[in-house]
Parts: sequence; structure tokens; C-alpha cells
Amino acid sequence: MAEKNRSIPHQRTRDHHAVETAEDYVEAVYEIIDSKGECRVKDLADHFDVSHVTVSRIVGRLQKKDLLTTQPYRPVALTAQGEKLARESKKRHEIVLNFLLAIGVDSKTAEIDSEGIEHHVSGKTLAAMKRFIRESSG
Amino acid sequence: MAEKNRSIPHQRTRDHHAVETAEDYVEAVYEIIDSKGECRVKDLADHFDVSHVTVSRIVGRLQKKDLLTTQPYRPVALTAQGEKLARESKKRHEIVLNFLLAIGVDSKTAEIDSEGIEHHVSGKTLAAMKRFIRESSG
DNA sequence: GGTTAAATGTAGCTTTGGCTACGGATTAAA
DNA sequence: TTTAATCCGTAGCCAAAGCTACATTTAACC
Repeated sequence: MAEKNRSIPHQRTRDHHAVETAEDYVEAVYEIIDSKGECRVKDLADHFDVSHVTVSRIVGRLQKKDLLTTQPYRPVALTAQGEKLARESKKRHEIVLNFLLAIGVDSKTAEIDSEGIEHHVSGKTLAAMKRFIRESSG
Repeated sequence: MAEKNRSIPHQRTRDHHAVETAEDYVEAVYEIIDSKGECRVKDLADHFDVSHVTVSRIVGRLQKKDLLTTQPYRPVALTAQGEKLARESKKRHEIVLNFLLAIGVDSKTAEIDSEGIEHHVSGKTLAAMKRFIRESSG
């Protein structure tokens, strides 16, 4: 048995983690630009509560992946691809957030939990959440 | 949109991850022992779809943390502390799973998503899920 | 224009979770 | 009892995400 078939569910741990990071970052960049006009490494460091060094390295990687652009000592911006991912992530985040609120979770807890949960809901679960929100608010 | 003050929740990333791994492993050990009498490194490798080397290292660490016990070429067992954590994790997992089923997610998807989600639901969100299950089944 | 504080970059360390390759241990079969 | 298969440990590699310490750039202010 040379190569194992590491199929769908448990592929998460390594690859999935990279995706999570990418989504978190582009979403944060998107929101920071939206709220203060530009996004600096410092803003991201504050946002994620990590050092600027960590941010700097991750920004470098995401730039290689064509999700964002920057230059030394300059702000960070999203590429078209990055912005697309950011919009999708944000939308998903909002659905999870609104869903948690709809089942009676307080807003502060919903804010926190939705950030952790958003990366783990499949399209089907997301659809169920949307359905629930629609039914409970309409 | 106004900038959010996220100083508290974002300390997770490193420590939280170790907790996730620990919970996943003790829960798996618990279930494997339950279903086949003993839990080997191989069983965990198959379960998580990773190499036995990865399992071996993690088992070693969890042993140092007093969550499980083993000896070279011997099965893995849970300590009292490990079993306690396993039961808690399993219970949480079941609540999330039943909750997803209750909102209309198919069982295969619910199985997969609940594993990802379970580590990110706070006590308050878990309580809301329990409430929902109770109300929708009663 | 020079000084200085804040923001970034760079070097280099740690931990964690992946892997392959190889060798030793255990166990079941012949 | 020897052999073969399987399991498991060890060595050693990689990448990601965290850090501190130090160097550099930018920008603001006198």
C-alpha cells in the first residue's frame, strides 16, 4: 500500500488550516480597509492579537498566492481574487452569526463563536442555517 | 462599519489548537476502545487518516499531559483525566451533531461538520443548541 | 534638515503536525 | 522454531504560526 487515499473529511488538518488563515486574513483586510481606508500590518497584528512579525510573514505568503498585494512599509490591499474570497468569507461569516443570534445566543458570544465556526460549516449546513434564518424571521 | 475590539478572543490560535488535538485524540481513543476493546496507534492513524508517526508523537505528548497511557508496542489507554475529557468532548460532539440534524442537515454532512464545529462552540452556544433540540423534539 | 517615534522588515528560535525511510518488536503462520 | 507480516519507534526532513531582538524605513515635528 504505497500511497494512502487521504480523502475528504480528514484532509483538514494541514491544508484546511492554510485556507482558514487565508480566509481570516482577507476578510480582515477587507473590513479594515472598509472601516479606515487602508490596512497596515499593524492593523492586522492588532486585529488578530499577534505580533507584526507573524502578520508580515503570512502577508508575504498570501501575496505569493495572489490574494493580496503590498510593498515594503506600505499598506496591504486585496487582489481581485482576494476580494472575491473576502466577500465569500464575510457572507458565510454573517450567515453563521445571524444564525447563532436566531437560535438565541447573545451577540457577544455569537460574534466570537461565529469566527471559529465559519470555517467548518459545509455548503449544506450553511444552506440549513439560511433556511432557518429565513423561516424564523419571515 | 465600525471597528471591533477583539482583544480577548484571539489568544486561542496556539493554545486552543493543542486543546483541540487533545480532545480529538482522547475522544477517538474512547470510542475505539468502546468499539473494539483496545486502541492501537494504528487505529488512531486510520481514524485520523495520518501516518502512525504523527500519531505516535501526539500520543507521547498526551501521555506527558496525563491524558493517556501506553508503553512501547502496547495499546493506548485513557487516564482518569483523559476519560473525563473524552466524555465531555463526546457529549459536546453529540449535542452539536443532534443539533445539526435537528435543523435539517443530512446525517453524513452533520457527522463531518460536527467534528469541525465542536471545538468552537462556547458553553452559551451549546446551551442554545440544547434548548433548540429539546424544543424541537418535545 | 535633523531628531525621534512608530511601523516594518530580518534573523533566528520554538512548537506542532505533516511526511518518508529505515530498523526493531510482536505475533501469527508454516 | 523460523519466517513473514504487521505494528511501532526513531531519525530527520518540511511548513505554519507563534515569539524576541535588532535593524531599517517612514513620517511627523521642531
